[in-house]
Order: sequence, then C-alpha cells, then structure tokens
Amino acid sequence: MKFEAVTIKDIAKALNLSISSVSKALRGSHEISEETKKQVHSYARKMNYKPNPIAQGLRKGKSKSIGVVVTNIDNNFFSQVINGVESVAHKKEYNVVISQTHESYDREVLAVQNFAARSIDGLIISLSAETKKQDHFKKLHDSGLPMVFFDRVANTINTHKVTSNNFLGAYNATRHLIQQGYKRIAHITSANTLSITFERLEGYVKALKDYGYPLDEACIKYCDHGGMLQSEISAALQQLLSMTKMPDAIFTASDRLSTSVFSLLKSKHIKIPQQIAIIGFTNSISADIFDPPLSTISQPAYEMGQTATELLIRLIESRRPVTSFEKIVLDNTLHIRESSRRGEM
Amino acid sequence: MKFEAVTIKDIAKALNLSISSVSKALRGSHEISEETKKQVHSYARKMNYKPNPIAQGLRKGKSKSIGVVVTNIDNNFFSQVINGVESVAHKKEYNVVISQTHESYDREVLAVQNFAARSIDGLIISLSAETKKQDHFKKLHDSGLPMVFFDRVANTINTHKVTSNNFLGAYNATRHLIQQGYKRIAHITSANTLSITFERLEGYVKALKDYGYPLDEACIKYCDHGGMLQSEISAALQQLLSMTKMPDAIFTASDRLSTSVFSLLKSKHIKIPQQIAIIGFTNSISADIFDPPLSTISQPAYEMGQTATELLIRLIESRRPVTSFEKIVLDNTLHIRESSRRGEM
DNA sequence: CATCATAACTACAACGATTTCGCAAATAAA
DNA sequence: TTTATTTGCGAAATCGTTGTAGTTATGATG
Repeated sequence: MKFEAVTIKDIAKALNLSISSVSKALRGSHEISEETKKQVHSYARKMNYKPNPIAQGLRKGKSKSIGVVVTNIDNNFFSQVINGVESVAHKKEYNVVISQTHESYDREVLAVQNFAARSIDGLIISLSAETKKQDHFKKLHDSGLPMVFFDRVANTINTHKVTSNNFLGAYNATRHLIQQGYKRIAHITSANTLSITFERLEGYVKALKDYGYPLDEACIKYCDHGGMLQSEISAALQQLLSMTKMPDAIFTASDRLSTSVFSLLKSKHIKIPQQIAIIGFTNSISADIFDPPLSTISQPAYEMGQTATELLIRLIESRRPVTSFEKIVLDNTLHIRESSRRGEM
Repeated sequence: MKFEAVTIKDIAKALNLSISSVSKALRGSHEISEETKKQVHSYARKMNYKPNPIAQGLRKGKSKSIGVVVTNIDNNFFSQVINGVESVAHKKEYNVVISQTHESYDREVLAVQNFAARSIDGLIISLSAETKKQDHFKKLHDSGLPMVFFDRVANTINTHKVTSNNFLGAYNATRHLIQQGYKRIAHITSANTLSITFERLEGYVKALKDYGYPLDEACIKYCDHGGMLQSEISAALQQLLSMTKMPDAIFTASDRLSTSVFSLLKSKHIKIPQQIAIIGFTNSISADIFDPPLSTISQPAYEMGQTATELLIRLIESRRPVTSFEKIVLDNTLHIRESSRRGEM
C-alpha cells in the first residue's frame, strides 16, 4: 500500500464539482468564477494536493526532468557542474537525472537512448572522449529534443553551447611556463576529437609561437580515452621522459590528466618543479594542498552548469522553435602555485 | 515537433490487431498464439518500439526511477557512492535522480517531498547534518515508500541500512596515532545527531580507553553543520590550538572536515605531523599527493552505493511486504601516510 | 446434438491531468 | 420581447499502457 496522494478527482468529489472544473480552477482559467477558484485552491492547499507529474507528463508529453550526460561525476569539474545544474533546475521544478559515460561511446549512445525513451525534456551534455560520431545526438536534436552542450561541445549540432575560454586558459598557462623560464614545454591532452582538446592545443601553440618557441609535435601527447586508462597516461608520460631532450615542463589539458600526471611524476621521484614543472586544467578543490601545490587553470564549473541549465530550460519552455543559438564562453582562472614556479635550482 | 515514438497503437494498426493483443503479445501472455507473438515482436523490434515509461508509470504507479538524497555530490565520498548506485540502477533499468541537501534540514524535507510527489519508486538516503527530526522520512516510509539508508542512517526507521565499520575505522585511526606516540589526541567531528558521529566517537573513546589515555571532553569538537560553514571548522580548530595543553594530533571524522582542517593547519603554518598530526575519514582520491600525504580512513563508497541500490531494488520489486531488514557493515581501509607518522622531530 | 472447454483474440475501463466542445442560465443588445 | 453574448460549468476525449471481462470460433464430451 503505497502512499496515496490526493487527486483532482478527490477534490472534485469533495467540493461537488466536475473534474474538469477543478483542473481549470487550479490553473486559474478565466472560465471559472473567482469564488469557486478560491474554494478549490484553499481545499487543495488543505489537503496538500500536488499534481501528479507522471499524469501531467503523459498528457503533455513532458516529464519536467532534464538529463545530464557526463563522463564521471567522480570528478570535481563535473560534480561542480552538476551542482550548478541542480541549483537552477530545482528552482524551476525540474528533476535532474544523471548518466555517466566513463568516456565510452557505447555508453553515451545508451544513455541518450534511455533518456529519449523516457521522454526527458532536454539534455545537458559533455561529450565522451571516445565519441567520434555525433549521429545519436543529431537524430534526436533534429527530431526536436532540446539540448545544450558544455565543455566538450559537438561541432555538428546547432544549439546552445557553454564553454570556458579554453584557448585563453591554455595560452595563459603556457605563457606562464615560458615566463618562468621553462624551455621545453610538453602538452599532454585528451582525445583529439574533443573540442576542448583542439582549443587548448591552439592556445598552447599560439603562446609558443608568440614567444618564439619552436613547436615540437613529439612534445604533444594525446590520450584517446581521456585518461580513463591509467596505462595511456603513463605511456604518454614515459615517452616524454625518455626523449633525448626531455621536457622541463608539462601542460596537462584535463582534470584527470592533471592529477594523474602529477601523481605519476611524484611516484617516479621526479622533483616538481625543479626537474619538471606542471600546470594543468583541473577543478580539484585540493590542488593547493598538494605537494607541491599544483598550478591549475580552473573552470567556472558551477556557473557553466547554471548557464547551461538556464539555456536548456529556455529552449524547453519556448513556445516557438528557437533558431538562433548562443555560444557562451566563460572565463577561467589561473592559479599559480609551486608546481610551476621557477625557484632556485 | 518532438520526437514521436512508436506506440503499441501503431503496432496494432500495422498488424491489424487490437491494442490489448499487442500489449499482451509483448509481455508474452499465454493468451496470444506463438505466431502472433513472433510477428509482434519482430515488428516492434523493427520499428524500435520502446514502451513509454511515463504511461507505464501512470498505469502501474511506478516510475522506474530511484531518488538519491545526499548532502553534496561535490564530495568524493558521495560521488563515489552515486557511482555505485548508478552502476546497479542502470543495469536494472532504473533511472537515478539526485537531490542535494547541503546539510540543510529544510532542503532535505523539500527533496523528499519532491520525490514523493513525483512517485519515485524508492529512496537512497544519507541524512543531512542539521537533521534532528526524521518524521518526513517516517511518514513516507510508513505509507509504503521503500528506502535504504547509507552512511548517516536514521535510527527511527526500520529498513535496510548500509554503513562502513565506523567504530573500527575510528578505533584503528586513533590507535594508530597512539602507537605513533602522540599523547594528546583531539577529535573534530560532525553534528552529534548523526549516526556516524556517534559510532566514530565511540571508536575514538574506546581506543583511548584501551591504551590508558584520559578522555578529555575539551578535545572533542562538534561541527553542527557538518562542516558546511568554514567558520565552524576554524572555530573548532582555533579552540584546540589555544588550549593550554595543545593537542599533538587530530582525528577528523568526515570528508569535508578532514580536508578543511588539513588546509587550515597548513595556512597557519603548523607543521604536519611535527607540531600536529592528522588522520581523518575521507575518500579524497588525492590524499596521497597532499603535502604531506594525508593519512585517511576511506570508506568503500562504490560498494556502499551498489549494496544500497541492490537492497532498495529488492524492496521495490518484492511482491510481499518485507519485514526483516538488514544492516550491512562494510570494512573500510586505513591509509597510513606522512601526516600521522612520527618522524624525527 | 446440445453442452462445455479451450484457444485466441477484442472491447473497455482505468491511471491522473488537461483540453475541446457543448450547454444552460444570466445578462446585454437590438 | 427577441436575439446575441457572456459566464460558469460539465461531459468526454486524450496521452500510452495494462488488466479484466467479454466474444468468437473450434473441437471435445456425454
């Protein structure tokens, strides 16, 4: 015997009205007299009536819930984003349903299909590292499902997108390393299919160029699984370490890569920053208590989540089809700490 | 124009059958001939038919989704738990809906009401630090909503519970400090309404007792908001630091407290572990790269999430009312690192 | 041959809310 | 006074699915 909620029917019976009148009264239709409305409202309040969202969902084809597709919530960046999503969503009475891809294309497809089948009202998505085709999103988007991308955005889909200024973040990080006097700056990054990979790479390349540094392709390492495999990270790092001219600094391009590379360097007893400096994109809240404190570029994750959700809900609730889409770029923050400071050698 | 899904009605029309026959064929009723069943199934597959969960939900009063109530997903422990929840839930075709309380009682009540109104099938809950009354859960539980508690469990509600061995973890941590030769061991913990607070305190007290240490109430500091307020943590710490006989070691009882106290000690330039040692409950994945590496007791968060979800789904899907409930206690792991090692002074 | 069982279906109500259409009474306009 | 309009409400269809209660044939039984 499950919790039995008050329905519109109960109210109708109690007040000797028809079901439809109660429904109309509750939503303030002009067809109902003020007096009746007042009665219905007060009775509904007294009985703690809550419209059944499932029934409403069936009727209106909306479920008042939004899906979030991320790689891993066990990751400060994404959990902070979801935090932002939640704050806005709950204010507007949407539920937040989460699905993780673990950087896998197959899981991403499954997650999206599940969401579609459950008639979720809209999606907030950050692409998985292994995703090369975007058809699974395209098809749904074309058929009218609202979606907003953040961080790792899809180039083939014309909709709202929220990112941080990846180019500038990467540029500033690289420039910082240059200004500290590091000579050979490597870059460990994610799959080259991701938008963030491209943008961050560009910032890195531009900074090198601006300061007259040569670009050495061998110093750029891609992790096709976004760092989900420890092996691909350590392989990438090992290749860098075994170069004849070993890099003296590394700029890492994502959350997992930054902490993993940092951790690997430590386990190899490589002195940071004396032997190798490191700065990376990460939203880890404990970067400042690392040993040594880790220099980071942190993204405004919470705001990104909020913004994406506001845009999504606007899409969902818009009466007419939306044709012009925004790309919102938020600033991120450079935190200079010990791991990239040129101390006395 | 939203994505238009295939319904059983479409199938019925196409195969010249009645709607109910199709429904029955799909769920393998014996009233339908094998031949017809085969036809229906193959056509359904061809058209990629997926039953509409909202309609099913309305009909059966089930939504095939479970709610998770935690304080903060932006916290390694909880995000790992949710990870575990998700892994099991998705396997059994349940969606996971998350709500955060941020340690607030009011938010907890709202979250639970929202879940109830949305006819979620069951709840997985870790109590908020500010929660003193449990009526909001009790009422729902009594009316038949399945729930499973984990970590911070409710004493007034008779249902499945999943925790780690808080007593033993605290005991081992405290004993470790004792064995390292620390003489005055303080304890900073969460609200004293929480089950974990009590159990961990007991382990701490027992270890002190077993080793003939005096118990000094002044060395035990409660943070009633579970550490959500930075001020309460720094106040607690400050009180300890200004004691005439200052503690030489601190055992912190929760994730946020551990990293915050650690961080505060560092910002006060107190040498860890020389001046004050620290060990704490936390599931931070980067404790080993802290400066110094932080000794921790880590809980089997992922397994806790899995176990709780399995139990919950068993409750949800059980035909007859369940009357005997399990309390599952998983082992946690002590990670001894620099922050609590008695080095040369 | 009448009766009964069985197999293989179909019709219909229900879940809770919304919405279109219709209808009566009251009021206003002609 | 008659016609038109407004006001306030109710009946019924609908969303997609499921379960119960029929409804046909066909074949078996006495």
